[in-house]
Amino acid sequence: MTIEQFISSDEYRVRIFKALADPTRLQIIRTLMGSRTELNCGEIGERCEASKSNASYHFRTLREAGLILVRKEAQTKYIQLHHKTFDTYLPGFLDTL
Amino acid sequence: MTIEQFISSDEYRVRIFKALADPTRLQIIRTLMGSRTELNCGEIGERCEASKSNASYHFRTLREAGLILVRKEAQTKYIQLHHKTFDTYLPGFLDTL
DNA sequence: TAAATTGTTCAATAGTCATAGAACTATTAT
DNA sequence: ATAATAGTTCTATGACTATTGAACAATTTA
Repeated sequence: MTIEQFISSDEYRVRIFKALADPTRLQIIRTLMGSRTELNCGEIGERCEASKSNASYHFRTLREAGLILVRKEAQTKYIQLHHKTFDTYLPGFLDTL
Repeated sequence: MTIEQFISSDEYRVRIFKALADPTRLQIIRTLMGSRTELNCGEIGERCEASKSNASYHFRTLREAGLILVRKEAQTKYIQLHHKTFDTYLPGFLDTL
């Protein structure tokens, strides 16, 4: 059961595009693409020069758009791109970044 | 000389994504894709159920993001998709729409 | 248990966006 | 010239967005 099933396809597309329409969030995505090792919220926020609460806000936006996946381990949350969403709605986009 | 040369690549991406992050504008793009004949502003606005001024606002947003091209003939403005921009920044996206 | 670490939520704020209607511009038709 | 047609711009308004710092919650470490 994913969020896509509850809203129209275009509503979901709008949510995805809003999520991508921000320079910090583009930087987060680029950071996730460029790292070999798994990164946690703090590390990503640091590399993107975002405050703690601001980074958290951006992660929520990306997660609610289905663009990232989060894995919790103790206090730490590890984040990765949700490639399925990119493949479905924006095939080829990540390669342009 | 295009607008892209004056702003960073990410700034331009943000502009594109903001332009796409609206249901009316997605509908405009879909309308432009689906029509065999060239359409003018009024026809598109009608099909997308947007008021005259609202449609004009959306056309400006799309044009400033480089997503449409406008050809003026007398009082009438004919609009088409600017495929080059889609190909460069969102390859494959139009096919998902 | 107390302190440190990691991240979320809340409240306030400033800025941006979508919309409508009225006034305006440019062009064509009568 | 006047009226009609096709779009744009202006003004106002309500809704949403990004940001910050403080308070909070969950987990691990000393």
